[in-house]
Amino acid sequence: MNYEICGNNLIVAEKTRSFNVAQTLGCGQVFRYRLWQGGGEVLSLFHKAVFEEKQDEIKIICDDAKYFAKYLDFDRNYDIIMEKVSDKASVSTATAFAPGIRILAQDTFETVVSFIISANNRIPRIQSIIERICAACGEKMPSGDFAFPTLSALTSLSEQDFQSFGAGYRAPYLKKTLALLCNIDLSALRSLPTEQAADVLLALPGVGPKVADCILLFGLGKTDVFPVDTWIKKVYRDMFGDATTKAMRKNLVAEYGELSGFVQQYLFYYKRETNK
DNA sequence: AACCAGGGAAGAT
DNA sequence: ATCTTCCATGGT
Repeated sequence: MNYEICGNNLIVAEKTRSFNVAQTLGCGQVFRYRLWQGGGEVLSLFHKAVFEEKQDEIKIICDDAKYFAKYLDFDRNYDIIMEKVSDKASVSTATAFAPGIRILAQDTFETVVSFIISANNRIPRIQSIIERICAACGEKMPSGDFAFPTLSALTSLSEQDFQSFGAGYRAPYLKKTLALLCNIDLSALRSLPTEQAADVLLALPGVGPKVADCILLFGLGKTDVFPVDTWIKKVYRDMFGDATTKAMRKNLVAEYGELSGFVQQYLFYYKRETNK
């Protein structure tokens, strides 16, 4: 898509159907964002971007323009992806409904912690738990927001701390996983095949198949995964009839291959928004 | 295999 | 208005 990096603090993006701020931030992949009429803002690790939607362009005011161009996946052609996956009516309906979704290149560590919290949970509650964690031990950014805490800052928290932030029975999972992460190089997972990276993630307490798929997709850029949650189950039943969660995941990845992650986001957002 | 854990929203009665 | 279900993982 057409965009221009103007110095370190500004990206000017052409208004086009394949990038929409509300759809990209609201499709369930990211928790630290806010939306408002004509724009929004997103925090990623220790970076921040503010989106302003103008007549025929979107201004992205941020602390690292190159980082956010990559974060927003601006160099990938989503029009081609939508064309390739829209063979079925259910998918073309979903891409037509929200063609402006892009998959954000999020920080791996942040997605591990965030998606453990997301397990069996609702989005507003996930957001408030993460917010309290950031306020407790995240560094204060120049913008006044709290950065996502570092691993060493988070290991200083106790299980009771996570409890008091509302993590519930996920508190011990967080505590144990953070201890394990001190001896794991998450960035090394990028160069591993998807299945091998998944095995490392599945060894972490609180990480099951669904959470692992989310980390692989949103935090490691692996697009050949299809996170199956309650919404995707509904869609799957409409499309193919009932099956076990495991079978759904396998069949969907077999169908969409490297484009699975994109299809998942289009279908998830469509089903959720139209069921409100 | 079936059920519970913490919590709050959404659905059912 | 109150009762039940749901959510994804791990432990019993």
